[in-house]
Amino acid sequence: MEQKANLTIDDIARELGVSKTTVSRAISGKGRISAATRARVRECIERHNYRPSAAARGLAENRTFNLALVIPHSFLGLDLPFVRQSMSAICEEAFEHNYNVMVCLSTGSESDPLVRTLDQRKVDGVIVSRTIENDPLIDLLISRGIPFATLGSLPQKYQGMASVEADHSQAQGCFTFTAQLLAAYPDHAALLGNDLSYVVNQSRLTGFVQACKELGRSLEQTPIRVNLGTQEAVSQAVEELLHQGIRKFLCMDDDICVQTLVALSQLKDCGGAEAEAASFCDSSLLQNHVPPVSALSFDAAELGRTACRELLKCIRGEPFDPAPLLGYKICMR
Amino acid sequence: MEQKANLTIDDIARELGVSKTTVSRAISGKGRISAATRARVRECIERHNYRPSAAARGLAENRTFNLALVIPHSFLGLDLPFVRQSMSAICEEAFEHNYNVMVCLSTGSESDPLVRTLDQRKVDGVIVSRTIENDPLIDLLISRGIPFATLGSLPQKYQGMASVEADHSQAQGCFTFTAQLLAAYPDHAALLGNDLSYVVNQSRLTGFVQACKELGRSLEQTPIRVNLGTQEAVSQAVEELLHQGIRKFLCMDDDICVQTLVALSQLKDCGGAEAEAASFCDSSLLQNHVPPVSALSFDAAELGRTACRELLKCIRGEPFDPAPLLGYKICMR
DNA sequence: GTGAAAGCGCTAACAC
DNA sequence: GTGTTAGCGCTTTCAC
Repeated sequence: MEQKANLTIDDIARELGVSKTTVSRAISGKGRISAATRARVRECIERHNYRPSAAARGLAENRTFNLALVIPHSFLGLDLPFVRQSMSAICEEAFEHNYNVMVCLSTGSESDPLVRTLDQRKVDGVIVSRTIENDPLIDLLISRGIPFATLGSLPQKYQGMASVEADHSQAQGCFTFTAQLLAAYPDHAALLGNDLSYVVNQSRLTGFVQACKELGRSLEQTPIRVNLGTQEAVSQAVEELLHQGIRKFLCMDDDICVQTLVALSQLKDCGGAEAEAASFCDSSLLQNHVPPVSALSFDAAELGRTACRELLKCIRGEPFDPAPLLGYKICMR
Repeated sequence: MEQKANLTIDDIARELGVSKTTVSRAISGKGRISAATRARVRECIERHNYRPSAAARGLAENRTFNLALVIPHSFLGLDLPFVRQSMSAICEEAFEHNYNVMVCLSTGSESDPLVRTLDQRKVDGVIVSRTIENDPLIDLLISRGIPFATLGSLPQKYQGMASVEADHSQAQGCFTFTAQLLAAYPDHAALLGNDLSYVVNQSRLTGFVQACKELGRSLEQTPIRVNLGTQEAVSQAVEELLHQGIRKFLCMDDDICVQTLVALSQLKDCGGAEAEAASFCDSSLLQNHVPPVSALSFDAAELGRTACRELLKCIRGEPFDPAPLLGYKICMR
């Protein structure tokens, strides 16, 4: 297992009595080389466990074999299963293509980690882990012309400007799910949501509203409360809605749903006991809840993996799908 | 804002009519250079928003300005606030020192992401996010002589072999916390835990056992159940212990504690209703629980930040603390 | 099929 | 105080 600290391509070439060009060709498979020498070189490489320096290769090829994954700083305050699932899949997919993933916690400030990472040319592409209405990051990426993928669709005005926009059929899923739920609960339903500047929440709202229309529901019958940023806000909304007779709470995401469940348990006496919640975004926190919580399930890992895969194809100059669309699953519980 | 795609140090040098050495010196601050030219160069750099290529600099200096953060693949199945809090702080700290963080999900398999990342010389150092009894990764890092830091102490046999071993006063904290709890609940207490191959769990156990001794408690009076890997295992243990009259459950970590709470709520009739749980590791899931859950609180962010900071000092060759020890907080609820 | 040489963008002796 | 030169470890023309 003893090996010289840092073997170089020259060491291999010298040992074999060939030029480093030959070694390079044996490794990359590019250029003409006889099968025999290739085998000889490969054997030697394996024997010494030689691996080319990524920095040197990158410098010569003008690439880095790195991707940046942008995570909003605020995401890490919460537990978002979405983030770790997608991150995990992205790392795996990248690894399979000999890429590494650098995490950039975007602060939105002047000296954003991503900006410096881009300035220093440390990555070949960027994956943005969520999309919002007005995002300076997207402007930045576009203006620099660097390949990037988003998890979730971009806002209208940016549509088509990312290399890859991977998404689930959010609106469609929410539409179908809502329709099923409302059919079962003709009255007393409400929608609770958080920040509408998130594109995904807009899609969810769209799906919900369409389902209401489809069922001939006026929006007065089905209150919509959004921008519920805190437990307090959710609790207050839930309390008011309980008093209005609402007993079915559709929640835009798992976070809101958990908060709704907390509120309901605290408001048992005001009707919370017989109320139910459902979520437009499933999570492990919801799966074993008592009483059960129906939910729309999206595969965050698959989304991340797909976005990463297509982005890498794009970077390599291969044909790729610029807007892969993934499905959903309705989990009635 | 228009700028040539990829400005190089030569472009700057040419524009100023100086050599690129001079530009390099103005940037790095190393070597002799007049204040006047330095200013001139800096101004030009800012004007063009020129930033040196990290790959080129790295190749010349034999460094990468990257750190690897190793996260066990299994960690991402769960929600471990510890992981995202420490990761987040590590990214921030690294960023402040002009470093980027690459996430490596260690699989423990032959072709571990970290192995390849090391082989390709893509990082200057490694941070390992947890320590276990027998970890091939640690052997690997030691044998390669690459600087690395661990979050949590290493097992005895490795002690002192990492560049930096950052930890909280786990044993001490658990000792004090346990002593306080046992003093309040003279009987009917038990310890629930998971995998003892995690060094942190060993420390917790040590603290617990010492507290029992200190209070003249025999271990028969205070049952210890470990290796509780699943909700089922926890539920079963809780049920048995409830039947033995146990009403106070000390949990080694937040995960076990949440599972214990679930079990207690399912076993209301067997005594679960009047039982209580406490955790050797606080988390947001526990903070607002009804009934309240006392917990030991450790600052994961601080731990990550400290490990990263000291590791970077080590890499730069500056004096550093190889074994920073952080405190704890007892949250009686 | 193979090798020599130039070059990727930077740093660091060493001269002047 | 500044410039010249020779690398860092690779890839890639272009000869042979």
